[in-house]
Amino acid sequence: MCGRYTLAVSPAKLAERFALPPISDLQPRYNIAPTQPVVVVREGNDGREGVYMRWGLIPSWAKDASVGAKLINARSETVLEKPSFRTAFRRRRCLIPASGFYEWQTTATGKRPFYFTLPDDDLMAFAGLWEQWLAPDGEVIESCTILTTTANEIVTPIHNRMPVIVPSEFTAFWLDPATDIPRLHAFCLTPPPVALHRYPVGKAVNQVRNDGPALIEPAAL
DNA sequence: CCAGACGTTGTT
DNA sequence: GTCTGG
DNA sequence: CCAGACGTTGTT
DNA sequence: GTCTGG
Repeated sequence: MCGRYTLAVSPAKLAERFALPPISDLQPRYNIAPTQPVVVVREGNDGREGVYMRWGLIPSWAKDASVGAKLINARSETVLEKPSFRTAFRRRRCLIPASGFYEWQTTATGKRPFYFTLPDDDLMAFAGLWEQWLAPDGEVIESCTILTTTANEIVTPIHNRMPVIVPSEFTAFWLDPATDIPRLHAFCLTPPPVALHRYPVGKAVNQVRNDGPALIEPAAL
């Protein structure tokens, strides 16, 4: 799955990669966790935009925001059917920029985190969905989730699921509200291959309070 | 009809 | 909001 | 995803 | 063991 990731990039590079106006308040993050605000790219009313949303999709009918903590991922295999996701899949797709992501390997001696990046440290874009939720106090909260699919050959030794990664040439395909739904579904079930790099990192990433480039330093196995 | 769920992961 | 279970 | 809480009463 | 919060 995808439950922790990084985003450390200049506003200019992010803007160039996704063809959107620069975001002003973009701090490097090496330990982005569920329920935190995350950068999300979508087609807004006035064109493509990058906005912050809470990670963990809160369905519009939810009674309180806490249900979102469980909906940090959506399985590609079932996203068309699930009440929490199917409407968003048709109408509110987004991309979630990332520099890399973490997966934990379960072993007899415990869990070990690994870090995954693209060649040349290219920016990733996770396929995502977003939603609007009206809080009882009248506040509108926007939230998002990351699509997952079967792990590829680089991720498989560590974990059986991975985020759906959208290559840059598929940016418009994924975000365009007019794209054919069956084609989108086929895409996230079998995304284009990506050549990921993988290496073990220290357990400091386990604690959400830790942040900084030291978290992605390679560690001994 | 109304009430209650609506999710993923991992582990078994 | 919509579906499932009773 | 992992870490940390998981409870009530009364007092500050 | 299971849920909540980050």
